[in-house]
Amino acid sequence: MKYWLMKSEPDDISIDDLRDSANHTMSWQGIRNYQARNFIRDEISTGDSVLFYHSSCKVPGVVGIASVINQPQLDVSAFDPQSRYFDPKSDLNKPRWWQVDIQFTKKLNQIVSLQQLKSDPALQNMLLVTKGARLSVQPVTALEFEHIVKLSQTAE
DNA sequence: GCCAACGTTGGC
DNA sequence: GCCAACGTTGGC
Repeated sequence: MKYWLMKSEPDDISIDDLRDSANHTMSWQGIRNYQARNFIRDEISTGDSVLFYHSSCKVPGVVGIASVINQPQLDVSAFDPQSRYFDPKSDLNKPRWWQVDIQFTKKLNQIVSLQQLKSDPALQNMLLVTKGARLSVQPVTALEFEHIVKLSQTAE
């Protein structure tokens, strides 16, 4: 099993939106970055665990946990002219964008803020805290994953 | 293949 | 809203 961090703008899709959606499940569509796409297409698989991260908001940070519940499949939103994720250059015969479904597992008791992540010696190798890392889907190690969960259980 | 111009991300 | 840091596009 692998571990991932996925970013989402809470104004767009928050951890509560995931929890409240049908079957607590959403198709993670709209990944339009090749590096992130490669992770989705080539490395993510059923049963992987996901740290759900809120970005572009008042307090950015990890807010919950989700799990991957299927194998990668075509991101159909790329073929839908009505979709905000429509990509006129995507080709059904040579699909460019991929998605997985993720299911809500739980919310963390408290957010583990970006500030906390940055200042924690155990997390200095996280892609998230390295300068200029804008990947919306990124791998985390099992140790980092567990450490962040532990942080969320520790009172400030 | 280079690289300037443009677009996006995302913290602050 | 600003802007630094990336990513993408497209002319050459």
